Amino acid sequence: MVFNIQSPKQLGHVLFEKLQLPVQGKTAKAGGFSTDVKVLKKLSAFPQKTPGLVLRYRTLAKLKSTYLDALVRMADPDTERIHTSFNQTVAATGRLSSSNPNLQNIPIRGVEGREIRRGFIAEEGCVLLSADYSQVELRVLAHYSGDEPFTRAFERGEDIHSLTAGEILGVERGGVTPEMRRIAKAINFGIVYGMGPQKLSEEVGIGAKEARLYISSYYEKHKGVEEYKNEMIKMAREKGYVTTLLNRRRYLPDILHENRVIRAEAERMAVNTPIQGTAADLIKLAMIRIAGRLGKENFNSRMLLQVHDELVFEVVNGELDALKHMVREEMETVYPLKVPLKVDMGHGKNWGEAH
DNA sequence: ACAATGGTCC
DNA sequence: ACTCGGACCATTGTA
Repeated sequence: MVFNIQSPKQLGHVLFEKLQLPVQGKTAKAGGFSTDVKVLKKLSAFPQKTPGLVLRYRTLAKLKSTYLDALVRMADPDTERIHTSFNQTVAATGRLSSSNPNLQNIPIRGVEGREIRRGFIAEEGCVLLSADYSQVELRVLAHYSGDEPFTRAFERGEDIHSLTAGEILGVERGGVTPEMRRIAKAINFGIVYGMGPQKLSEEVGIGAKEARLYISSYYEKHKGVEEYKNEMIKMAREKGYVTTLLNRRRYLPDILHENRVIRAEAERMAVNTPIQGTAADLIKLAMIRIAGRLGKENFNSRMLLQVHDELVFEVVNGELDALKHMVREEMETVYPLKVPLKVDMGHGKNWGEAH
């Protein structure tokens, strides 16, 4: 059977009409057969080899076309370096975005993905330093909500996902398995943005009833989180916008829309934007201060990239200790919250090693 | 040139 | 119909 493996339309025909595999879903706009990674993973359980092979092909083709080919093509012939654009007025939450090329979505997962990241190498006589905020969005949530268990955990430097696992699964700390932690992590990230039991059960592979129990248990333990959500939705309804900690606004014209799907979407934005946007405010302010000190203190090292909660520096040999100290200081004390901000750092000859 | 689909990141 | 948010980009297929 000859077909274009890169055409979802042709692939759908092959999988679901020729091979008679069970249809897992339809595409949103045109109503064709869905063939995305989730579908193909399910189909991999059947004897037919095609789904697994297509998955593998997709992974490698993505890396080649979007990263290998494109990045090499975009290298400046003079400097032999890749220069991105950082856009300040694109993302509605106040985040930066990066384009031509986007250096904020360089692969890191998977063996081959990591290889791509290892292709970003420091100049001779330099190393790359990566400094990233640990759990910054959950810390911002703890700040806004005043949630007691989260606040206490961050003050004590505890693992927040393990804490959540212990709470909702009712086990002692120490009895939390990696699987339990994985579920708790999905809940921590999903719930605060309005994820429901349906999605949660899919996400972590548990029953819908179980998911419902976890969610109610979560809110039982974290009343502050529920209050925070209600407050943000109320603010959006009354003022027409929500704000971040440093007073960035996002207007939400659909917050009173008659269509509940559209209205619910606006409500999730009302909950998420102050968190994501505040995290963006914090790292931007830290960048300004770091840039100032790089100049004033005569560093030869340079700030290269921002990836939402991470800053990447090219560090001249001999400056590493001083730069790490300065960067940590500015990032962690940028704008004190009710909970501490924590920065993790790593360095190496390439960006993969720096993580 | 544009819509649809899919995939990469935080 | 049934819920996480925010981006950018490659490819196919149609206009």
